[in-house]
Amino acid sequence: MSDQAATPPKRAITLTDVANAAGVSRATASLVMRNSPLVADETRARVLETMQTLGYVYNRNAARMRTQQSYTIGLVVPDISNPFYAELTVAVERELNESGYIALLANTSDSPSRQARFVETVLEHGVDGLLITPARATPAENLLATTKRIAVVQFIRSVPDLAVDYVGSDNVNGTFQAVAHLFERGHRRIAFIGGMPPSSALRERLEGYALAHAAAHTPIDETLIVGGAVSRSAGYNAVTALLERAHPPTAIMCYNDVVAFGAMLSLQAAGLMPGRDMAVVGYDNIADSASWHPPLTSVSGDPQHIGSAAVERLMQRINDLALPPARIILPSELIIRQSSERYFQRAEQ
Amino acid sequence: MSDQAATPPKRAITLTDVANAAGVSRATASLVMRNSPLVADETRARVLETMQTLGYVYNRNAARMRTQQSYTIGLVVPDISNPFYAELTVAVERELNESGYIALLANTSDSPSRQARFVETVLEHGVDGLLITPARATPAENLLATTKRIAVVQFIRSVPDLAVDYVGSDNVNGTFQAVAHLFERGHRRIAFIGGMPPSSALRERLEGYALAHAAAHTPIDETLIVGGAVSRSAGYNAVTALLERAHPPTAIMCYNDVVAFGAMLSLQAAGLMPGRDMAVVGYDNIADSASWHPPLTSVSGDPQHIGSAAVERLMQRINDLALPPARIILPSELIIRQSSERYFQRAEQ
DNA sequence: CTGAAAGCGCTAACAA
DNA sequence: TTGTTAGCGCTTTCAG
Repeated sequence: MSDQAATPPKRAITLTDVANAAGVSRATASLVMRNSPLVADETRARVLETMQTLGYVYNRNAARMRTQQSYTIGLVVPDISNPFYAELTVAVERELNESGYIALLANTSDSPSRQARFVETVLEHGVDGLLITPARATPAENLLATTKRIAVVQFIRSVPDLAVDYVGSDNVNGTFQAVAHLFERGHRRIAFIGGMPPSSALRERLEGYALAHAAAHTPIDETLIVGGAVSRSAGYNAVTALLERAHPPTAIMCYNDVVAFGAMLSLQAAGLMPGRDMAVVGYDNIADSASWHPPLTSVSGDPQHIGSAAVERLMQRINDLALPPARIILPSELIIRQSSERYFQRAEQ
Repeated sequence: MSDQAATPPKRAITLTDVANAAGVSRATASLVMRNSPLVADETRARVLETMQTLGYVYNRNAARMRTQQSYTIGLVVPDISNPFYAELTVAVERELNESGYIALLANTSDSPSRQARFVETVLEHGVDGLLITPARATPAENLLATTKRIAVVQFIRSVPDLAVDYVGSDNVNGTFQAVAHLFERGHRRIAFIGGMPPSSALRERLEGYALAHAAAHTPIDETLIVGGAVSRSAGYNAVTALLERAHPPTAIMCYNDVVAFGAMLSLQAAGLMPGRDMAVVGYDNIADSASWHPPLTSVSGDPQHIGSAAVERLMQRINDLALPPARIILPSELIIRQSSERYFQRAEQ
């Protein structure tokens, strides 16, 4: 007895050990483990206590060999150091835990080959599902085989011609609202910066930008669409370049909040005050946008909402692989803050 | 034949299927799978080809039941939406992949109970190791049982009285250098903000702050140590409060870069220029610090370095659980940038 | 170099 | 309500 307690176990404690020590069969011990109502209370208590004293740890790998359920999912994102994906990851991880799942993480750095390698790996690890923001330029064939093997849900971006669940923000309407708001505030020269290289999200946001111009009967000045990467420093540089022009814009629609932060820092460096001298609007409404200075107007398709909707859909698909693929578009809402609320006074034009 | 190709397999393809189709034994197929040199080239090629055509996926769970090696590790961090941990997570994930491992992720939100639950879960999933930044106020007992079961490496923070590997920045010396630099630039009233509630890292950084004061023969003004949480908005608020004082500091040592960004935004909102009207120094040298405006002076114990050192140590410990526990302190280096390089002119004092 | 047999720890019938 | 039995897919001796 005291030997057992003192000696560190060479071999891991198994359910069989527990069953023997508690004087029940392995099957009973297994039932206790899984909270089955088929076990007598008295027996359950005894078994539970035995597990405690032996320091038993449930072996999910052994279980999954039988059940074919691992309660793990693969989580694939392009860049966790982008705050948007960081918040998304936190939300997804929380939701998964609440459903009893755990995430195997991959950061692809937007590389389709890294992504392919990871997907292969998690498949080998036997995940029950895959939650993925596909790397830009992911060919549909890359994901095709996987999607018929396990549950797959895309979010944020979708691969063209891939009939697989997708959960995302209403990029078209969100950007439309934002740009229409700028028109309403009196702006006519509205730049669009960030988002390159192209993704489905960029294409949709540019579409919203175009629609708002059409609604305002204002032709688009193509020179005001300056692209640039999705990063704070890219936003900074894009605005620096815009300010050097002979005829700069009066408002800037940014691909997302991170780009917008860079834009605002650039304005400040040039002695301009965002929201007073130039309107700035972001997208995603990440946590930082409300506490930035000045607070940033942004389109809310919050990472929290998208994350939990994506997990919810994944759970449905795990339960029924035959479900028809859905495109779940979360409504977007414009959150107006100081960076754009002021009315623009046209002096010249 | 054509049936096999067309029908989606009800049951997954196993090594046995491959062996049968290729006309070899399961053992041989297994050896091929693991790149054993014991297999004839001709045979290997045939088996590999069979795997291809059958669409075989290696089942690591089955393998691990025999080998007791899962090639997974648990990665526990307090807050991925903090850019420091985001960068750390990216680095760790990359390094792990290079060693053939994959990470099970947990974001604890600094809750010891969430952390305990997660550690329990990954143990059940059979991870080979645990890489953890312990939640603040984690009791040593919480981790004790785990550390004698599997490889555990703490990083960034260490739990007091827990004799387990630790990898972190040289917080004492790093902060010492930073504050000494401020003294050298002529500052005498140097605030310290952020870092609450206390962690091992905060205690060490405050120690460096105190040592630098001692070296400069300057008594510490306790009212200049204002605490505050570790967030951008906490940094903002702390500085706003400092500026309202009758006798504000001339320089601010921040717990980390995120706090420093908040501090700089607050200065700008008050019409002050960081680096000219007030020196600001951060810690961690995250990627954003170099591209902020103005660029932020920071102490480099970069997340990339810490991440890869921690993974390296974890691999060593997985190979030998009996290794004596080590405290691996990475040298810290002060990176001087615009936010603090200017010499302070004392008018009064 | 290849094949046969045993077993990792668990669950799922089925029988008692 | 509890016990018995037969695998899940792989690796690993040990012979051939």
